[in-house]
Amino acid sequence: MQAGKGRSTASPRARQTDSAQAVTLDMVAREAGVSSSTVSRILNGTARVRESKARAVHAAIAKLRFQPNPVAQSLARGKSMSVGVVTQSLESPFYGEALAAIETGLLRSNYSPLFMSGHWREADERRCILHLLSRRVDGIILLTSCLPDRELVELSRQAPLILTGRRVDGERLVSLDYDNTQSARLATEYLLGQGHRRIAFIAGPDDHPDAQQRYSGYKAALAGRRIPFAAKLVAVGDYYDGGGYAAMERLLDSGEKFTAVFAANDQSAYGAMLALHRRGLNVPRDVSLIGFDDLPSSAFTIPPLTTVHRSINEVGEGAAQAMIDLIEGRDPVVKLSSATLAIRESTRPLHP
Amino acid sequence: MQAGKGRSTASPRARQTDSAQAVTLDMVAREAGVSSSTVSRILNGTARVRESKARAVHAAIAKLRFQPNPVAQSLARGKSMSVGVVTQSLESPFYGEALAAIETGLLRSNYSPLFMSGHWREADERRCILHLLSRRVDGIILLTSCLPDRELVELSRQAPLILTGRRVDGERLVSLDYDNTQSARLATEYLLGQGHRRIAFIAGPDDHPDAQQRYSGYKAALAGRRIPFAAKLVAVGDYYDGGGYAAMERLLDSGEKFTAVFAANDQSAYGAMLALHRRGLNVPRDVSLIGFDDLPSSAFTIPPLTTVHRSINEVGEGAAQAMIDLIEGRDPVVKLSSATLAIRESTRPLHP
DNA sequence: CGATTTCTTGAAAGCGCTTGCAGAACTTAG
DNA sequence: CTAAGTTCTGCAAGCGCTTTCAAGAAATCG
Repeated sequence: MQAGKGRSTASPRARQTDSAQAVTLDMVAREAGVSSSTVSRILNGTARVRESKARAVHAAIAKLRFQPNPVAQSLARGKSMSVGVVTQSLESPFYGEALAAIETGLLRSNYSPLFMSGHWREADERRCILHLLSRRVDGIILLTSCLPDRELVELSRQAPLILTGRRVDGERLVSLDYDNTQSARLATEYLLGQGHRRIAFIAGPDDHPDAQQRYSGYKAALAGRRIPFAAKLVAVGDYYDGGGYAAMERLLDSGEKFTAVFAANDQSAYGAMLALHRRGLNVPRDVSLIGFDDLPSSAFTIPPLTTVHRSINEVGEGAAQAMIDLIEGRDPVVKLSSATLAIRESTRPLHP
Repeated sequence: MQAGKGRSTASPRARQTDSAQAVTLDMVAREAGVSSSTVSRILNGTARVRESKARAVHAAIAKLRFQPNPVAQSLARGKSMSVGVVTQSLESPFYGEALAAIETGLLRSNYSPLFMSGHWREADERRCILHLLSRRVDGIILLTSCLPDRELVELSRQAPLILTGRRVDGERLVSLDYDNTQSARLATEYLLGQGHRRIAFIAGPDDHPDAQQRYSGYKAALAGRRIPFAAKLVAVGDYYDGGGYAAMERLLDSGEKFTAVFAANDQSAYGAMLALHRRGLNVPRDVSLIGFDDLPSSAFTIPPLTTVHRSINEVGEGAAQAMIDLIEGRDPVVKLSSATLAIRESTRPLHP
């Protein structure tokens, strides 16, 4: 950080001044003929102020086009009006939707989101959190955190915390869990209901908590029907298309028979579909395929993918709202509607 | 903003104190037995300091686990060490990749990105910019801005500006354009080279500057071969799967013959593929299809999509770097490698 | 060895806004 | 009309860090 360098061009102060934003609260105060405290109070509604002055101040604000400097506000108030949001991947369409919802939710209450991505790596996630904390965010939203529960509980003592995709209990901590296990069970049971008995599973990476839950949901559904679980019918992918492709190839190569496949997320399903296609297998005629997430594109795959739909939007909005509640000392109440099945054309009854 | 409310729980100050971040520069100074100015200077390298004191200070910093408060730094320096990034859509996998690259690039130099999305709406974009400006960002990166040139030039006087996907000239303004026209031409010419003559085009929304450029690229390629342009062979989509689907249906319904289709982006191509499939048309046997963007999933569609590949990563990194250069008064040099074709299985020579 | 010059440093004045405190200005009551 | 309340409102002290200024210390020079 060559602090001393760039300054040759223009001192920060000079820049500040020549920018349009140079209007300060004091200038407004002077213009309106009151003290700066009064202006501040009017701005924040922190005290009653004589109507006449209020009018004068508002006029001055309008005239000068004053906009409070949030940096100064943050420093003075000790809070930054911003909340950190760490997603695992900025490029995932799935998380993207949640981010968009969080953005709207936060902005509505005048908080700004600070997005960072953890790339599914504990270390990265930790760095993000540290960075956010150092920026003095007022709270942190963690989308499917990779960190151990203990650490999260501890973290929640430093800042209010919202967790999605897992359940952890703590004081200033709220979890928004959309029950992966139950949803995965739903998907599996649908296949079962269609008469399938040999159902393969393309799992997500072991270290993703939600991947594990989906796995257990799959097993639970099988158990519910007293269908023996066969490890051979499980291949683990990486939640990306490529992993799904490879997993499907392994499944196919294993020689194990199956009439349906449940992929732990849609992207894996995409890969699986292609692998099947390459082997001359038709979906759904030869094998039924069901996904999980309902990405926007899933309605447009060939064939359109049957999958588990969750309103990720709801999660985002819920997280934002809960965060604000937490910060402002209210008791957050969140409820998510449960997952549903988007039944499209990649599955069919076993005996037509 | 009920300023007076939530405070019932804990005053901001109290919260600040009980959080782990309460260590201030003064505490470090006291601990090290020097003045706070000295600590500051050591931290920023703004002046020479006796070796012995420097050591003491570093020790104190380590002992107290001091982390400078960026809010205070921002206020004092008049700059925020953050740059605003407005994307059009947080959920687009295409922009997502750019965002990720920007994030890494910025973070490397200790700047934080502030992501916001404009939803392809001028008004929204303007609001984002205002918000960002009010947050005193040190610069703004606009991904495919919808705003008129004039406005952008003006904006660049308020803050350094990086533009991607279009070319505008100005003082503190750099454009990172990956020449959509040229790339679109490349795609079209590939089809031409494969012997196709009747090539349909699924356009993006008229109001996206890059959509228009791709359209002209398509026309330019045609013109280059003296192939008459047929308006009937063009259907406009919305850059999403659904729009591509509908556009393809219209194309098919028009009765106009074509042996290949160029979709202005991959998502449109996905939709088009499905529409073709539903009509019993096979890609690439009956019609060749080429996309634009090379989304990660495009390698996994059925069949895998031939498409224009640009290193969006490069754009992101370039934007971040240029921004930092601009802020720190250096002359930004950016160069993007040109687009290439990812040739996969959705196209084939017309006469095999 | 005293006069300069060059380094190092601390004191103090901000950055722009919030807020506790106390006096000023009004009201209301007695 | 005065005492006791209520409301307003300004002063001033921060928030935590940067930076100017000038003084003291050290190094250089004649």
